[in-house]
Amino acid sequence: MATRSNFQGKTVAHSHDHSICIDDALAEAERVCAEHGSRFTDLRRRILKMIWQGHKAVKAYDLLDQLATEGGSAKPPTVYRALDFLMEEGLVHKIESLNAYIGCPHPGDDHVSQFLICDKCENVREVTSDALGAAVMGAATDAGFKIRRQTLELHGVCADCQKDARAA
Amino acid sequence: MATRSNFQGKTVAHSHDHSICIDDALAEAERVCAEHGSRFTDLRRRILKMIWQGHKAVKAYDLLDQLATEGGSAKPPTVYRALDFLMEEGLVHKIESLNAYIGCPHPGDDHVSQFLICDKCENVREVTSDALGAAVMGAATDAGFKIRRQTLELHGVCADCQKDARAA
DNA sequence: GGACATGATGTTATAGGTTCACAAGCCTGT
DNA sequence: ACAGGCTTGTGAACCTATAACATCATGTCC
Repeated sequence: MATRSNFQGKTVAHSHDHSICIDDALAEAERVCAEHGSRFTDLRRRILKMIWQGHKAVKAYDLLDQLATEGGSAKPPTVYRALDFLMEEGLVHKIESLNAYIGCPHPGDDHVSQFLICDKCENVREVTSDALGAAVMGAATDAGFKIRRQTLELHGVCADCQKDARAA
Repeated sequence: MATRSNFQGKTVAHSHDHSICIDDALAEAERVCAEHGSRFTDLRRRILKMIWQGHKAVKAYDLLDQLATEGGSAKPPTVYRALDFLMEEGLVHKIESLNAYIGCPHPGDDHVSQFLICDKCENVREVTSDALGAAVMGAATDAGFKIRRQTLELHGVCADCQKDARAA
């Protein structure tokens, strides 16, 4: 089994068959949109697929560039509207500290997310820790604060990159 | 004791003598900079003071406008450099989800911060919950992730605004 | 005190990120 | 075919942030 591979010109540690991630994400999106009675158009599909090209957060303008490459003239609103849609459907999250967007691995379930963002390989991992969720809720409750939305982004170095650093 | 007052034209619930906050913040800044051997210049002082005009997060371009109003021509780098300095000294935090900046009420102590951001009155409260800190650390450790920086921003409605809503 | 190194600020320009407003197109039900 | 509503195209504007280079202030060492 491969533990390294090339993806978009960059070496990725502990790789996997990423096409499965993509296929799953698209299938899930299809399902979620059908359930919500919203339209998973070609544009939206293409953009979601682009976001899922890896496990890194993707910038809006990179999507824009890719759209332009694929032919046709794409303008910012095209991308932002698609992103808005995908976020409303819970298919994509925005990483505020990066101004970038990442696919949600489990749309549909109602969840609050926390993100582990590796500053080295740039991979973003979404985790859902009940303990952490409870702690967040606890801190808010102590202050009499009613939470509507949370941004929890942890920057640092992922396990793989730490391993690599030791190996090198 | 006043439970309401006017501040910059907006009604603020459960107000306090805010001039004390400002004075404290400036005195603390003085102290911290002296300790670090860094220069708390007039510009930096003015900008920190502007940020402390309230308990809301302030946008860089609002600072810019204020500087311009006070006479003279201010350009973005002026503000951003001051903000960078203030952040490095731990006097100011950036709220990523708002692209705005807020004064730190306890610079000097080494701390990780969490923010309660009221979407109604826009006040931002910095809290430091050990339990929450531990939970964050725990979630990271479980994933073998080494944290270097964290962004934890909770949006919702603060206790005061909830009270107001019930009263109304 | 004068020369120098260093850090702070001024200035111009540009890059990056997001939204607005209006036009045009495309589905869907009738 | 038609109306109404979502979806996309298009141009412009706005907000956020940084690069690059010039100038100025401050402290230090002799």
